[in-house]
Amino acid sequence: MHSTKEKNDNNKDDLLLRMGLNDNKAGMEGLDKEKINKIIMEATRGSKFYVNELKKEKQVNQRIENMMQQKAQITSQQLRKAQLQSTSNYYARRFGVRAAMPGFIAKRLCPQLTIVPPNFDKYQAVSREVKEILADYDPNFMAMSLDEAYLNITKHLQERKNWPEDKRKYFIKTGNSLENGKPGEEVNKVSEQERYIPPLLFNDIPPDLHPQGNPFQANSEEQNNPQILQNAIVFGTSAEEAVKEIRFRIEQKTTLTASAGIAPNTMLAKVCSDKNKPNGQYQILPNREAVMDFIKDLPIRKVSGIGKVTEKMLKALGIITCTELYQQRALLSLLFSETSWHHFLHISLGLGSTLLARDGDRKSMSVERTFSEMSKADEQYSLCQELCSELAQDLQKEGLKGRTVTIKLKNVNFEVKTRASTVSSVVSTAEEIFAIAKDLLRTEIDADFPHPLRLRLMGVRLSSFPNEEDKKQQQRSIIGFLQAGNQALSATGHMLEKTDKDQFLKPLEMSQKKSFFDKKRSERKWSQQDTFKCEAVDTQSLQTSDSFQVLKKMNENLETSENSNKSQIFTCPISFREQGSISLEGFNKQVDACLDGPSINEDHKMFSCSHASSTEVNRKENVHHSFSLHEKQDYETHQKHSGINSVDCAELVETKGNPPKAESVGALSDKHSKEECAVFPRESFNTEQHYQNSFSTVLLEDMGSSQQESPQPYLPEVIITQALVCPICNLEQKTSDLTLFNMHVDICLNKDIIQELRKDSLANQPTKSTKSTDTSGQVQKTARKTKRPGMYSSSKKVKPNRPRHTLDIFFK
DNA sequence: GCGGATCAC
DNA sequence: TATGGTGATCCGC
Repeated sequence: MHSTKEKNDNNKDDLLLRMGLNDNKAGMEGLDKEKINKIIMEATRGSKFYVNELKKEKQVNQRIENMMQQKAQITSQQLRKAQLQSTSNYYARRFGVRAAMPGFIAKRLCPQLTIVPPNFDKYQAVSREVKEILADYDPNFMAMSLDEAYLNITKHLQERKNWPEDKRKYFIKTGNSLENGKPGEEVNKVSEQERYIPPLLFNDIPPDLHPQGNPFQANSEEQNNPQILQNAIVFGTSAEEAVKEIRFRIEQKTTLTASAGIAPNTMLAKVCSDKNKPNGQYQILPNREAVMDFIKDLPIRKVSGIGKVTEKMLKALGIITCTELYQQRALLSLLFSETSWHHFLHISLGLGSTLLARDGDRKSMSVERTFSEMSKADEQYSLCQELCSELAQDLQKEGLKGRTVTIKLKNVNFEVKTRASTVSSVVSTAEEIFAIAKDLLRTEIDADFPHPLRLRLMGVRLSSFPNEEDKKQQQRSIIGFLQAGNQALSATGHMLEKTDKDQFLKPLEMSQKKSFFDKKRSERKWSQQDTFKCEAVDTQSLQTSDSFQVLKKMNENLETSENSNKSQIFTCPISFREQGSISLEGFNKQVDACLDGPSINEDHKMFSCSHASSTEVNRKENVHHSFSLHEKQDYETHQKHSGINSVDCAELVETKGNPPKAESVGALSDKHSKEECAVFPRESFNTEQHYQNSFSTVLLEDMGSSQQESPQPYLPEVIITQALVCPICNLEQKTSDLTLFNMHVDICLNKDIIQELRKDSLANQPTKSTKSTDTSGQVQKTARKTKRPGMYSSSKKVKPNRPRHTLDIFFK
C-alpha cells in the first residue's frame, strides 16, 4: 500500500541499502543467510542491480506481511464457510480430470544445445525437422516455442494399435549421415549416444515408476517392449512406446535429444517432461490415482505459473507441496483473488488443460534495448525514434496496426517505468508511433527536469490490435453509413430478438453479434472440445478459466445493466433462455458461456449467489453436459431438484453414520477413489475399454479441429447422460446436472459442517437474514478489500429483489 | 485504460 | 563480469 515513490536520487543508493539491510535484519521471511551476505557484498560494492533486487525483495516481503495480517483476521467461521464453498469445486474439477484422462499425451522437447552450435538458423532448421516428425503423431500439435511442443497423440495411438510391426520399425543410423558439417567431436558424441539408444530408451524410467496395470498394455495382445533387431528397432503400440519412438526419431534425425512428459493434461505433461531431463521421459497414467500420487509431494514451484514470488508467498502460509496447497484451499480462497485461487486449485488437483489451443492472436509487439547509461535527452529521443522504426518494420511483417503505444524506461538503478497512450484509430508506421512515443518520453523527461533521465533501457510497444470483427465492423460501418436503409447491420441480428434499441447500438456492440455467430459457427464444426468438455474452458494451458471470467462479467452485466439504456431482451440460441434486460455484450458473453460449458466456480457461486446467477449456471450445465437435454427447465424445477437431493443425501449419510470429516476428505486421500460417479469420457475412451466400462456417460471431443487447418465437419454422437451415483451415500441421483450432483456430494461430505453453520445461522440471525450470509460469500470472492469480517455490509453487485439461492433455502 | 508485477521461455 | 528481450496476464486503480 505504501508505494514508496520518493525520488531522492542522490541518496537513493544509501537509502535503499539501509532499507534493505534493515529489512533483512527484521528477518521477515528469513532470507537465506548466504544469499543475504552475497547480496550485501554486492550492494556494498555498489551494484545497483542488487540494490534493486533488495528493494524488490522487500516489496515482496511487504506483500507477505499484508497477507499475514489479513490471515490473522480471518475467523474460524469464515474459514469453515470457505471450506464448504471450495468443496464443490473439488468435485467438479475432479470429474474434469477423469474426462481429460484418456490417452491425452503431451510432449515436450528439450534439445540439448550443447550438441549443436548455438546457431540460430540451424537451430531453427532443426526445430523444423523436429516438428516434421511431430506432425506424424499429431498434425495439430502445438508448438510453444522453438524447443517445446505439445502433442495429443490419442488418435495416433488408436490407429497405432492396429499397425503392423514394420510400421513401427526404425533403423538405427550408422553415423554416416552425420559426418557432414559437424565437428568431429560432436559426431563422436552422437555416435556414442546412438549406441546407447536402446538401453537409454528402456532405462530412462526408473523401475519403480514403471506403469503398473497400464491399460494400454493390459489391452494389448502383444508385449509392448520394443524389440531390437540387428540395426533396427521396433516400438510397441503403447503411449510410452510411441513417445520413445518420437524421441528416437528426433535424435536420429537431428542428433538432439529430447525429454518428454506423457500425462493426461498439459500442466502435468510439462512437469513430467522435466522429470527425466534431458533425455528421458516420464508418464503419468490416465487415472486419478496415478495423478494424485504424482501430485502428492510435488513442490508447487515445479508447476508452470508458480514463480519465485508466488512460491514465497505460499511458503509463508506453510504451503510447499501440492497436497498442502489443496489442504489450504479454503484459506487461499480468502486471501487470493478468485483467479489465483482457481489456478491454485487446479494445480493442487493435478488439473490442466487438455486442449491444444490454437495460437491465439498476438496481443502486442515490442522492441526494447539495453545500453550503457544514456542521459542526454536528444540521444534518448533519437533512440526512441530508432526503436519505433524497428517496431514499425516488425509490425509490417505481420501487417499489424494498433491503438496503444507504450514506452518502457529503465533507469540506471534498474527501476522500470511504463507509460502508455491509447489513441482512437490504429497506427502502424514509424512516424505515427514515434509521434505518440515521443510525447510519452517528453512527459517523463519533463517530469524529472532539471535532472536528466539516466536510462539503461528503452522500449516501445504497440498493442490494442483490432480483431477481425473490429476490422470487418469498420468496413461494415462504412458501408452501413453509405447505405441509407442500413440493412447490412440488421441482417446480422436476425436470430436475436431485437428491440428498437437495437438501432442505437454502438458499432462495436453491433460487431459482436456478427462475431459471435461467425465464431461459434466455426467452432462448432463441432469441435466438441468447446461444446462438451466438462472442465473449465482453458484455451491456453494453465490459464484459469476464461469462462469464469465471462460469467463474472456476465453477472456484473446482469446486475448493473438493468437501468442501462442499452438494455435489451434476448434469447440465448443455445439454452433458449430469455435474457432479460442485459446488454448485448452481456448477452454475447452469456451465449459464449453456454457454449463453453460450466466452470468450476459456478458451483461455488451456487452456494452463495443470487438466484439469477445460479440459474444461469444450471442452464449452462445442462446445455453443456447433455446437449440434447436442454429443455427449458425453469428455476423452480431446479430448486426442487436441489432440495430433494439434499434431503436425500443428508438422511442417507445419517443412516450410514459415516460423515466424513470436512478437512480430511479430499481428492488427495483416495478414500473415494473407487467411485465412478459422473464422468464425461471422450471419444478417445473407445480405445480404452478399461475406462470406458467405468463410465456411465459419454461425451465426445475432437481435439483436431481447433487448428488453423480447415476443420473437418464433425457431428458428435451424443449419448444422453445417465444417472449419477453419489460416492458417499452410494445412491443414484436423479439428476443429470453435474452442478446439482456436485452439490449433493458436497452436502454428503460436509453434513456436519452444514449443520453447524445452520445452527450458527439460526442462532445469530433468527430473523431469516439469509441474504446477508449469502451475500458475504460472494463479496468475499470478488472484492478483496471487503472480505474481512464486518466490512462487507451489502454489495452493489448483488441484485436486490430476487429470491436467493441461499444455504438455508437450499437445505430446507 | 494505465502502471506495476509476475511469469515463461 | 554484470545482470536480456519478448510477450502475456493479473491486480488495483
